[in-house]
Amino acid sequence: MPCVRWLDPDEQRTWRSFLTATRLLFYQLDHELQRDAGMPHGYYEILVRLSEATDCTLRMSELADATLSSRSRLSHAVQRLEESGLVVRRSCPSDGRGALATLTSQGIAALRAAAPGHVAGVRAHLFDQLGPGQAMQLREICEAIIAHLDIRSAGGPA
Amino acid sequence: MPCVRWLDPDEQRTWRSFLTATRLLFYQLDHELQRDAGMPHGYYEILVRLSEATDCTLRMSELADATLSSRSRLSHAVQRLEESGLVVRRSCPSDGRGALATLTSQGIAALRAAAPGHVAGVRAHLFDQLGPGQAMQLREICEAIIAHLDIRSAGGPA
DNA sequence: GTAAGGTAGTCTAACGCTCAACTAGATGGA
DNA sequence: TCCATCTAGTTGAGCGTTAGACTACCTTAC
Repeated sequence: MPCVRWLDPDEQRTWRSFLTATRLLFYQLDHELQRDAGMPHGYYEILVRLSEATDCTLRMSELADATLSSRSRLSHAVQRLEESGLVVRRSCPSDGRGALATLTSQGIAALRAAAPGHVAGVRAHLFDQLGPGQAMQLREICEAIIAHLDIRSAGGPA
Repeated sequence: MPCVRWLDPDEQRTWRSFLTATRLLFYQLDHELQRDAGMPHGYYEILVRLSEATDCTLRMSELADATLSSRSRLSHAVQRLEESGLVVRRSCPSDGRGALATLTSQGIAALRAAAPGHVAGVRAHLFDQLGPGQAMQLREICEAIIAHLDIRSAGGPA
């Protein structure tokens, strides 16, 4: 039965809670987004990042970095979004290799429609469940993890 | 540029840190596991849960609940694991509908080979990065999230 | 007993992601 | 100039997941 040495009991309980909590939370938010906006969270994030850029436009590689996606993943995702009419691609004038992705007005509308519900979900399932101080604790914990992993993977997943 | 109303700045920073940290962490651990043990983290978890059960055996539905998987996902995953010789399935004697999954000795060996490296990764990328008290803070935060979401989805994803 | 409804698990198709190969344009040195 | 090399982005194959239909079995009520 105990086939394997594992974390100590305290760590193990924490680690499993972490796995469970993140899985339930992302599963829930992803479902809400899929149900209400017909898109997965990853695609939603692409729209968000574009919406924050000047002229709602970013280089593909900047967008990939911002969303922590591989270039390949982003390329596939943007292709889908383009097919749905939410984004357009054009080649970059200053660098012939590059491509620029821009949110269309339809994309902006889709984001405007999706965002309030999603934000409400994040509040309801995360922030509303945290006591005073816990949000800040969570942020510090996450920033510690990021500080460690960001260096090793120097700019995120290839 | 500001196409959308979002969380307040504090919440937003926390939320994005959370997204980034979890993504980097899971990405890293998944890669290590894929590289060192040739299996994704989800499959590893199935082996872990089986290894903890009496006779290394669980009903498919219990295993699905334990790993927070849909039945469909578990069915596919166990099929793969069975093809790799790490798990066997047989029908449940007490319930003709049911199926029992059992870890093979090869599965135990695979788990024994994979576990130390994975545990080391969890420590290195998570626990070693946390200051005193932060692990407990993280656990409490996660348990609060779980308490909220577990009720709504009554037993996890369908 | 039998029909209705519930439960366990599988199967197929579609989707998103990963990896590796590939194209095309930029860059730097001889 | 020319070639090697690097960078940006795309593509295709394969894998894991999802959703939903489907089969088989159990359970309950009549």
